[in-house]
Amino acid sequence: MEKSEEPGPAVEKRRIQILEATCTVMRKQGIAATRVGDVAKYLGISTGLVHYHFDTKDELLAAAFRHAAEKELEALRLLVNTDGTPRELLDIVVDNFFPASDFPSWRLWIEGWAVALRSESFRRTVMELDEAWIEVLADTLTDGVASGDFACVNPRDSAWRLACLIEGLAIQQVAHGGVINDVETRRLVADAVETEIG
Amino acid sequence: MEKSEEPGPAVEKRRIQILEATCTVMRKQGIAATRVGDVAKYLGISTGLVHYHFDTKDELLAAAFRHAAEKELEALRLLVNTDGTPRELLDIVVDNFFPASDFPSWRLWIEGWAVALRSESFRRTVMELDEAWIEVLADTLTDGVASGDFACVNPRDSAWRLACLIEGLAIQQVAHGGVINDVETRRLVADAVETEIG
DNA sequence: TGACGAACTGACGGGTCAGTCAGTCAGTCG
DNA sequence: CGACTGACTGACTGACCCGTCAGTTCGTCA
Repeated sequence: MEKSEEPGPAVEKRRIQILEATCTVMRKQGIAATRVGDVAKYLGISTGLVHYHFDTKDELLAAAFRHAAEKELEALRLLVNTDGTPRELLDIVVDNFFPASDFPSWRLWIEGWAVALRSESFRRTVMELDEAWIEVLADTLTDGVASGDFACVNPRDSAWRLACLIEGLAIQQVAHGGVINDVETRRLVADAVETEIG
Repeated sequence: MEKSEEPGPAVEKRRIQILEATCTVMRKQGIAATRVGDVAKYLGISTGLVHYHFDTKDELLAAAFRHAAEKELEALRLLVNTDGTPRELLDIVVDNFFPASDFPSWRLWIEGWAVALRSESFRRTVMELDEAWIEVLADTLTDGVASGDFACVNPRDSAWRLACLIEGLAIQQVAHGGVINDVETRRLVADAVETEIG
């Protein structure tokens, strides 16, 4: 066995299997209520095995959250990486940002922000991934401005405003349980988009 | 003792004392990490006494959160309930909505939204109080439109958009720990305000 | 074939914490 | 004064759950 530090593919496979199981459990029960035992039971393995791959529960949860977030981001990038007018691409990004869509897993994110208040590793993950999201939106706007389709004064500012607006609306809709309905949310966002791109 | 069900003033005083202690502990440690024992120790009383006034921990936390939120809302209403041009009042509302300000206790709210995903009593509180906030903002805008100072197409929509924008920015700033700084946040909000009333 | 180590099990220790309960104490009413 | 009650104590219990560890299985390599 000449190679040493690199884990074999089997180990990596198991790691990812545990991460995805953790995501599933987190989505169902919430981050705070996720037990190591739940993850083990879900996979039909022992808790010892989970700890064989992840030293602590905190490490497991943080890694699982990051795993989920990175997969979502990758999926969004793939979606945007197609031909289409700037307007079409913008609609894709905004649509996938949306509470109604399963894609960004808003419930998980809302909990993630809360955990990030106390956990350094969650804070880093949430920060990096959230910024990456906004970056995608900003790039889309910038491209549209370059091609003359959009007339943002400052595409970066517009991206931040739109992203934050959507985040706020997501909270109103997801956490509050539909005080404001889907149609209304879409109208509010659509109006804001029109205003931003002029 | 002719009156029966009404609790005496002493009891009510103790209840409120426990609620405020709980708020203090929640602010310091976070909602999830708040123990009944911590609240008791903070006041120098027994855990039994806390349970004498509140059946379960969940009930205690929910009541404390509501207590804090209602106090904040009352304070905002008091602030707005002064003379001033619509523009001055709007600035007051927006300022007090702000991450930088201690006033809305953003950290507590961010955790509150997360807890609301799983707890019915938190959900109700968060929903009612959040809507009340937005109502204040909406009223301010409506007054400004009536007096001709503002030119919102739809003051209610504007209020929702501004409130959600600020909430989203608050998350970026508070949970992420200052990726986006205070000055930039204020500029983004200020621009949005101008657009909405302008 | 036998040694070795990586992957894995499952029982268990140890710590935490919500909620209980028997009992104390001070004040009040008859 | 003596019975009664409501506020309060603090020790306790029962449940939960993380992380450990001794031991098992199995594939691989000498």
